Amino acid sequence: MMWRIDPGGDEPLYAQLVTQVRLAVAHGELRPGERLPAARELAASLDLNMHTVLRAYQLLRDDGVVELRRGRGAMVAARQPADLTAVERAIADLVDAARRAHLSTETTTTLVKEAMHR
Amino acid sequence: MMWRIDPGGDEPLYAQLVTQVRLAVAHGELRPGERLPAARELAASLDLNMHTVLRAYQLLRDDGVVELRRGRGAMVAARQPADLTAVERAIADLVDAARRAHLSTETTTTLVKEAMHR
DNA sequence: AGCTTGTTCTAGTAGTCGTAGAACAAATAT
DNA sequence: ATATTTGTTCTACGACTACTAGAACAAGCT
Repeated sequence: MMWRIDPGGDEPLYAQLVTQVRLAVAHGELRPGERLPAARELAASLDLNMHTVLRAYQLLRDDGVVELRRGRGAMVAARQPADLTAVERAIADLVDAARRAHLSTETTTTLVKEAMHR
Repeated sequence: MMWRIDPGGDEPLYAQLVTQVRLAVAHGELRPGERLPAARELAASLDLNMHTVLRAYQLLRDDGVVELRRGRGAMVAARQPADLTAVERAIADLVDAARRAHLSTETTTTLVKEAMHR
């Protein structure tokens, strides 16, 4: 749970938190059913407002990454992709090809997003 | 030059334009040296403000996609990735793997961005 | 009963987004 | 040379978002 939030970054604080939790879940650092820190608690430790943390949690809930219940807290959703080895290999290949083509990160992710949306 | 901008979208107008130009260049619809519409002209045809178009153009310039000179206009930068076939195949494989793993578009692009930044 | 935790509400400040108009400078066209 | 085109820079305004803050509330746990 060693997340870092950069208040001076170009990305909104809640979006940074969404990204970090998303990656932690995808990489298996947080497992299905595992409990996340309470919003007030995490807000205190990251020096954020509770509402900012809850906004991130609610976006992650809308995305099916976590489940939220009052009194109980936030936990990683039960249904998570099990096997990501094929995805990880595909990403490694893509990064390699993009590097060789001198493609920027922005253009690469734009192309991926376009391809996913079809 | 049939770009569409959605004023009601969640993404800022200038960002939508950046994406469309970026894709057009990456897909070879706009070739190096080719001239883009003048900011005032494109603004009129897309029903945007000139400043909004120029903001997109300037971001693309900062990214090395286009070159801007007053009096002359905007043109696609000389140096562009030549061969994207390997990238496109890698993206197709990635999309396939992500679909099979029931991975969301957001998580997939987050993972790609993370991998590119290393 | 008491505590924890997400939910919802109002509210205020700061910044971004988009529009608008104007003046200006470099490149081009006549 | 002169006029036109085009990006650059400046100020300005209304609308919206981001973030913080405090409070009251409801569901779950101890």
